[in-house]
Amino acid sequence: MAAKHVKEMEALKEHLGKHQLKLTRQRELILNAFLRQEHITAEAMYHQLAKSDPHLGLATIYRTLNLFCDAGLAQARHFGSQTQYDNIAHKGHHDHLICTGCDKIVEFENCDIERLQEEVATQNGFIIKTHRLELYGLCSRCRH
Amino acid sequence: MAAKHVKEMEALKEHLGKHQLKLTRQRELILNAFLRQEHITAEAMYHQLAKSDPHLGLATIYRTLNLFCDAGLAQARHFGSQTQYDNIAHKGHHDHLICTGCDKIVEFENCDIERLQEEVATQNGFIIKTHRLELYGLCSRCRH
DNA sequence: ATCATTTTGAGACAGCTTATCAATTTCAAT
DNA sequence: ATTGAAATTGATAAGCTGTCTCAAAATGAT
Ligand SMILES: [Mn+2]
Ligand SMILES: [Mn+2]
Ligand SMILES: [Zn+2]
Ligand SMILES: [Zn+2]
Repeated sequence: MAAKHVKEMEALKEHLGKHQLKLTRQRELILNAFLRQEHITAEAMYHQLAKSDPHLGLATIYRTLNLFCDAGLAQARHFGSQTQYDNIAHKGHHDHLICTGCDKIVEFENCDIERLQEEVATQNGFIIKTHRLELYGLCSRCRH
Repeated sequence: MAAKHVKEMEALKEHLGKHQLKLTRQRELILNAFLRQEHITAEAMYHQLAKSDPHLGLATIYRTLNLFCDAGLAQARHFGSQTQYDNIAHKGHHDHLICTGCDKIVEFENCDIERLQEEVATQNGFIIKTHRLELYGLCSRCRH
């Protein structure tokens, strides 16, 4: 089988090189598992990986997912009580619609909103670095 | 001096009446302190009120601020690690610009953004109940 | 004034995440 | 290939924020 996630692996290696960090078996393993998801919590990944690697520690998962955030591959989001690590490696920025009935998460992107956000910021003398937009409601199925 | 926050006090009393809850010295005290703020954490209010009421418990502050949320006077927001209780008693809905340099928070409201949010939701079959929009960046002073 | 019901305060507890640290692994320099 | 300084790991302790517990106190309808 062909190598997976080559581009993201390269991005990670570049970040590691720039910061005197090392490439470990665990980091490779977690990267491959992470890139298969859209959003995932550290706990969920811990249980998922425990099947093949029972001794992979939860702290390592947290550390590594936070590393991915630093490397620009992931982004931490706080939808509920647990942090969701969002795979932005090949998707770039986006926002979310969240169903409070079934926890379904839909990703979206809207240039008009983003433009208006810039406008609001400028009017107030701010320069935006990041933003968070989450729409909570009911999806079509949960509305009966 | 004249009575303060009469209207909000009435709103609280109405909520209490509807839910078989009682009006206590603590609830009055916390309401008056809360309405003087724009946003505040439970801890901050705890320390602030400790000066005049050293035996007011932190749990009571949390309980009471959550009660205010139920009564529609406050709204819980999660800007950082601690929950900020937002005074919406006479302001209604709004979103926030947050300076990552000095933690300044500017409130704003933008109908165009709200309308586009509805549009996005409709396109995806959702009906929005609430939303959260936070713009993080640097204010004019922090930008040098 | 009585008294069932609600509230309070103090601290225990819980959920999630990070810190600690000895043992192990990586990797650049021999 | 071997060495060894530096980084990483895994297990678990600790931290932080917020809620729960429960006996004592306060409230308010009667
Ligand atoms: Mn996403
Ligand atoms: Mn506000
Ligand atoms: Zn749903
Ligand atoms: Zn600032």
